[in-house]
Amino acid sequence: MILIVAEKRSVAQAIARYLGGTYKVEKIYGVSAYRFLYGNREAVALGLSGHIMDYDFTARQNVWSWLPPEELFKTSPILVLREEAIKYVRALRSLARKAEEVYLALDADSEGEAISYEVALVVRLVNKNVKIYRVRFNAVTYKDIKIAFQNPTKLDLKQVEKVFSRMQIDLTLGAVFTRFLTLTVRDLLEKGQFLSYGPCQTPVLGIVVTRELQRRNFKPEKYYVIKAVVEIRGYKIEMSADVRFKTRKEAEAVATTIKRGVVKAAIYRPHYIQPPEPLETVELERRASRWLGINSKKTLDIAEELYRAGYISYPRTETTIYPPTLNLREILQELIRGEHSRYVEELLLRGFRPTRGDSDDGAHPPIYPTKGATKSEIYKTFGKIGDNAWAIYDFVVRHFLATLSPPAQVEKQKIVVDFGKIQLEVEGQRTIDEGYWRIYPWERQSDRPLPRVYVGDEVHAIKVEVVERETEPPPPMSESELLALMKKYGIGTDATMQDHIYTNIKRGYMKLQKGKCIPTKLGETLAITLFQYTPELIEPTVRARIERAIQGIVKNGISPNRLIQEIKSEFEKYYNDLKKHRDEIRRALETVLNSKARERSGTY
DNA sequence: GCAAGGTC
Repeated sequence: MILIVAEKRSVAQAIARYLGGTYKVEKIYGVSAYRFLYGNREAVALGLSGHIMDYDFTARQNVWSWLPPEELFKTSPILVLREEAIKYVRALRSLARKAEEVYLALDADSEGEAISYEVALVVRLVNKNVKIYRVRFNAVTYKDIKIAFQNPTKLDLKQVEKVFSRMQIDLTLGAVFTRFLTLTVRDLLEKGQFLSYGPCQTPVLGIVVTRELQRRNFKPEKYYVIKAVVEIRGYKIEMSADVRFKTRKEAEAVATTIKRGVVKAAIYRPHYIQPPEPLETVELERRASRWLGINSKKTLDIAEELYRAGYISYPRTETTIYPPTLNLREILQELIRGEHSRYVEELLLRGFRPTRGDSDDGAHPPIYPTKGATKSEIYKTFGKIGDNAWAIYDFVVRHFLATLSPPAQVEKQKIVVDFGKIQLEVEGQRTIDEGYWRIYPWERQSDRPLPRVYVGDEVHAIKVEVVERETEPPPPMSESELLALMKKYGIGTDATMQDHIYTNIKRGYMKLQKGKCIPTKLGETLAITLFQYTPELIEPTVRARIERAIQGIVKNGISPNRLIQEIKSEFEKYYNDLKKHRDEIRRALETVLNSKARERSGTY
């Protein structure tokens, strides 16, 4: 018998379908397994649910009050089976005993490599002589799967070492600093409450708090601008000078000279606005937060439901290029059943060319609809979450259609008038062809057209005024901007970025209000304290530094143990810095934790 | 009870 192990149920099922044609579903310890004939041999495809192993410290080391946190720098966590994966491990063992060959068909990324290794460990324990192969495919399509199984390879142990190193580093740093912070203010915390640190969650908090402080410390400055209504060829046009004056006096001195002028530039230039690139997870989350008012965690949860019900493709991806094996025409034909049938038919008739981004994660395609559906069908299928399910589904459909649509075409307009001492200008825009805006209204730009004037036209000012303005603080950090910054700094992955925001909310460090991230007093104090004594722990580049370091295991053959040791000793220094200021840290946190305690008991 | 990464 041939055993095939996939990272998720849907992939195991697809493999059975593509390699076997037909298959039978069977439940083993509650886990779906797909039996089929591969050529003339019996085969079973088993789908896991991600990792089956994890790192942990020993039971003794996990008694927080007994072990000084810094002791964790001196040991290494051990690899253990995950309790929540026990049924998968049982199914795996039972099938592996009877297998002659095992194919590790996990995702083609480093996590998939690590999970492959975990599977191999379990398999070897129950079947010493079984042959184990690794197969890699970049898309779950007939062609990719077929080719992958004809070209089995070996495990890439460097990738495995990299992932296991990150797990150990993250757990050690997380545990040491979480326990230190918690134990420092232990008596001030509620039952079950703790103060966490993590190399992703904490820099996220740092970004949000930094913005909040910039806003609070912002000193607005007055400045003065010149606005005017002028007449050209009988048209009345509002114009302004692209100059900020420090005082009203200076501005007025210039304003009084504005009488007669001449058109220096009159530009009417066609401009194309390209439709969006194929959809990846973080863009879905950002756009849903901005345009649909659904936060990133909820968006991913709903996308997951839509995926499981077969309406959209796998929602965790960083890829923005449609794979050549994806039949876009077929998807369009399927979408005729949905709410945009006329638009879809038009696309099919007129022909289309997809947009293309520049990233390919090697494991999953961009997010696209896999089934056409009407609004009422989605509402019926998703019951209570119908509203949001429809919003997200319809967004994915529209985004997909947009990527196949023509660009919008506008005329960019600009008039510049020379008044001798100063130039006034105005910009305008007129839509020539709506293009993809018809299906993607969120990017639609409104018209503010200018009349046609010509270089050399005479101009005279009808009204000139000096307007007082104030410089403005940066806006509160929106969830959408935060996600973009996390991506820029390499904090988290497509699948986890929303988790790191949510962790901060769960810990009481920040809130999400109307798409804006607002730090709480506790979050603010924690961040400020860390910035003060150990900025290295909270600056946004921490994560990228760790990622770069572990990448050295793959790229430069650096020994994982040496690398882990180096990182641990670096962070041990930060730990000692923090420890020196234990009293100050306690005093700072005391004020916010105490006020919370007072609020609870109702005494002030 | 700590993290971040898979996945449900």
